[in-house]
Amino acid sequence: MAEMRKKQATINDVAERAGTSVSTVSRYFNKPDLVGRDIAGRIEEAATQLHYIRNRSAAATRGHRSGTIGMVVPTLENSIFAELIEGLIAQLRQSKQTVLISSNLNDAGNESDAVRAFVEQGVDGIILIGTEHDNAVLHLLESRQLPVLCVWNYASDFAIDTVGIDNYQIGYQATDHLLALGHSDIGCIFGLSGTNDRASSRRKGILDRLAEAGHTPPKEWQTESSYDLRSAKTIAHNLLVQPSRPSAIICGNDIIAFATIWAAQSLGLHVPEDISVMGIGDFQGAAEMTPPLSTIRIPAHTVGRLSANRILELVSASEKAPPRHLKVDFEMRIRQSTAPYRATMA
Amino acid sequence: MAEMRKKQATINDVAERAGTSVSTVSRYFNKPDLVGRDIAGRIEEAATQLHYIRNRSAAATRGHRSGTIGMVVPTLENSIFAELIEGLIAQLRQSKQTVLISSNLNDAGNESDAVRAFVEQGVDGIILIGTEHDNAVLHLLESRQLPVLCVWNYASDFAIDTVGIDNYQIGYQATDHLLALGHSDIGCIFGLSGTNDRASSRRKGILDRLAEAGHTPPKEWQTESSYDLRSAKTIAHNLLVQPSRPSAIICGNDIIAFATIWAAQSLGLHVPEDISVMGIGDFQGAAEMTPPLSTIRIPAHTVGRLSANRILELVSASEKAPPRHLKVDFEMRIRQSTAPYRATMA
DNA sequence: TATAATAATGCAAACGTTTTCATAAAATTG
DNA sequence: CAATTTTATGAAAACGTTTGCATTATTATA
Repeated sequence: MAEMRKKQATINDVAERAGTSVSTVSRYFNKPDLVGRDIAGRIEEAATQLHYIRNRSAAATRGHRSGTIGMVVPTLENSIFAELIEGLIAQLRQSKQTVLISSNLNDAGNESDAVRAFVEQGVDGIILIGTEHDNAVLHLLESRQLPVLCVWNYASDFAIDTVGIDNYQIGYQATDHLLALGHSDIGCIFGLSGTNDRASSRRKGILDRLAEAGHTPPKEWQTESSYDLRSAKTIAHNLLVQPSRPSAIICGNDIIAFATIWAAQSLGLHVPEDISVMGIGDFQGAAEMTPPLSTIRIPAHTVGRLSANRILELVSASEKAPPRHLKVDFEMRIRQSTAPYRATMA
Repeated sequence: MAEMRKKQATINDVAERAGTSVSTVSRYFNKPDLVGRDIAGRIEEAATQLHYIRNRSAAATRGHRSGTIGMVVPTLENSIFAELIEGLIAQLRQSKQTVLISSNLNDAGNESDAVRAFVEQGVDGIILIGTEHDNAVLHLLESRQLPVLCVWNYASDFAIDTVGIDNYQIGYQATDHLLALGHSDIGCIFGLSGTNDRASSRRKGILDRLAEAGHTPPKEWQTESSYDLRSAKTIAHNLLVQPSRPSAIICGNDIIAFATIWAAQSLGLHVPEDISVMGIGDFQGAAEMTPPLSTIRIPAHTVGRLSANRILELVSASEKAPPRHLKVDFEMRIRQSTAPYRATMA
């Protein structure tokens, strides 16, 4: 199939049929206002008649933009990032940019290869999730002077541009909510903090707020889980069957919160009557489940849109400017998985 | 930033430093076994010293493959396709192929633009979801003789290669399960069949099996819903509050099944004691929720892997062959959201 | 050992664009 | 109306590769 591909119309053919030169045709597509109205019309017509489609690869050869932005995510499976990506795609499409996506497949070691592949493809810019990245990646990007953007985490002191949310504040405020409800026996299921910076910021926010209120949860109430439902449910289960259990649990994200609620239910516990559960993220289903989950809404779609705008700025900037950091706001979504503390709980 | 980008090492630089010609260097990267061991070593060394990275765009100019596969999905948000994509990426990565992803953003009209953008980028092949596509899309692909693969649906009589599951059979067997449990008052919440072929195949499978058993659900028990939790929950709610309600509900996919279970629970109904719910898909959370969902597992990751292999075959095929269709098997996952019919139910 | 086949390498053309520079035409200014 | 500026166009070089062909060195065959 590949070999016998029919010869397609090139810019030359268009120029010939329109009775003009290739330069003018090229200009027509890139900076239409530079070409006269009559010729423009003829080019337009010739192009449609010949079903001409530009060859962006050829353009990229000449040092010109390729019109692509590469994005690497840790995983697509949890749909944590799907909303973000949709926002990004939607916005970039308006600027005629194509998005290349790659997934680490949950192994950070893959990131380097993915980025390298993108560079080979000649992407104009790269978007990464979070602020923890391999040195190889950072070095490659630096040496190529390729525009990079780290999204999802707001990190005011980071050397690379960021747009995202303040995970510390999120952890802090989520805890705040439980405290305000009168809970003091609060258990935690954090995200795996070794590998991922948003998890550790949230953890810190949670622990700090707890400490301010004079609480230090016992070790056995401080647990960690990866972001997959199965293992999270196991970990929640183990936390819940301990001799003395907390009256509220705060979870590193909604996946863990879902798992916790289900673990509680499968033990015959009622949420929120017997135990309160607080999530973070407001993922799909949080509002609909039984009971509807109290959580913090991270506006992933907005993060995606803003990221698109920012990377575009970076790509067309002529000078390397000091990094800027965009903080996007979050909102509490208090629903029915949390309730005031009652003495009968534990 | 873009403008001041330092000049990067090219194949010329590598050749010079390795004391050989560009042709040999090029060959070394494309068909390593064609170049002698000594020179290969020198090239290898020169390349790493210079931090050389191939420029695939330049390669593509010369009619050579670009090393990219484009994929357009209806939406990323439901995570229905995330698993599929991960499988695809994982497999294609092994063949050094990069995946370009675009989303229709739930508007089929966007597909044409997305595909066109991919063609401009010079993708080697294109993967589409399902078998219903705009004429403009099909025509464009045909005229370019670009390898195309339609995944997710197995469709033995389709003009384009497919790899996917038999949605009719899935609907049929899901219904079978409910029938075997003794249910006869079966309600349905199909996916929106107007826009999407898998929904209508499933619907047909369900209705056919029901008819074989001599059942025709009344009109008010046959409903349709889009695949988002919110509206699905509303529709399920409306179905459940009718004066006489079914003893079992079969859902067009797991999203709808989740919504149905939650709608039932919020009405104080117990699943499966008061009503059985059957899903299709085995999405994230199906096994963990309360109660664990009886559903049919669609091995999306496998579909992704197989699709990767198939599109690669198509890309490197020298002749256009008649389409082949790959059926991938599914498995029943009977859990606890379905139970035998008891007279006390309705 | 002569000959044929094979393996390894280099030269140079080609790929489809963009872009610099020069030129011609048109519009503006004095 | 001459001089100048602006606008529209074209010619040709350049981008970093791959690849067909030719050439040379090596190995296998008779």
